[in-house]
Amino acid sequence: MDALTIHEAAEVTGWSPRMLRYIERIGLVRPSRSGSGYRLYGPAELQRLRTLRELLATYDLGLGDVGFAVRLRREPGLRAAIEGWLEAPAERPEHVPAAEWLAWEQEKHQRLLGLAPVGA
Amino acid sequence: MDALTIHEAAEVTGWSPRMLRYIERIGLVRPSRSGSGYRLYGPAELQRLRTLRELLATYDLGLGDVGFAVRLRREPGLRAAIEGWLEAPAERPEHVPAAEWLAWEQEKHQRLLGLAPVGA
DNA sequence: CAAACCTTGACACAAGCTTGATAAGGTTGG
DNA sequence: CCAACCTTATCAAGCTTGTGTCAAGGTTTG
Repeated sequence: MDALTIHEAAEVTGWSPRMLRYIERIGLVRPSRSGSGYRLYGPAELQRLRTLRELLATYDLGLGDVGFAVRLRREPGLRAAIEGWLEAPAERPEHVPAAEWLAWEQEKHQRLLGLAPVGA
Repeated sequence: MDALTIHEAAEVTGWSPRMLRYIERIGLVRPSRSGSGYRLYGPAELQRLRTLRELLATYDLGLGDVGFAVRLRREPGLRAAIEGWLEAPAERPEHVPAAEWLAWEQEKHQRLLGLAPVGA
């Protein structure tokens, strides 16, 4: 039997039981549950909890940052929208009037966001 | 001349001047500057500012979230570390003792984090 | 069955983020 | 040269995050 209860997992990983529940609530490490609802931390969860501490300390992140990374992985639409926004905006070719270029950019971003076009 | 001052850009994008400075400080939209230091918002910046509002509203994000996405793009080490952490931890094969598997996982994560191995 | 766990929920507080307001001073254009 | 901008810096209110503690109640086990 290699599943630990929350206090045992806390002891082993350095997080407090309170924080283990918090970390679960923001979707970072989800232990399985016993029949009666007790959290059960297996080796995989314990490892993720340990490396999580290193990750936060090494890059000075908050739990919310890692939670956002999880969201990025789980929501493809979100990922696409962010990537679209992050793209360096295309340079406007000299011969294209500003108004037209703007409309094109706008439409592109709305496609990426999965939204209806302006006039629809 | 299609570059706007901060108050004009605020009017056009719906952000307050205060927020435009804040958005610049967290690295999301960086206007160029005039000789004397005035911020100059061109069409590209204005477009990014408008789509930023949509992005935040559509996916219920904060500026910090998008800022973190920018960090992810700019810091390859960070990206690798996060991706490494997000990988579903490998199932431990039945015939590998737990202690050994744990050490291997640990080493893997340390590689990903660019850290020295435990005993070094 | 009682001690020692576990659960969820709530209250609390420090630290940080978000946002506005305001001050002291430089730039610009009529 | 003065009004109307711009700059940076600071104070402050309100919200979010991270964390502890405690209460009321279910589970497990000697």
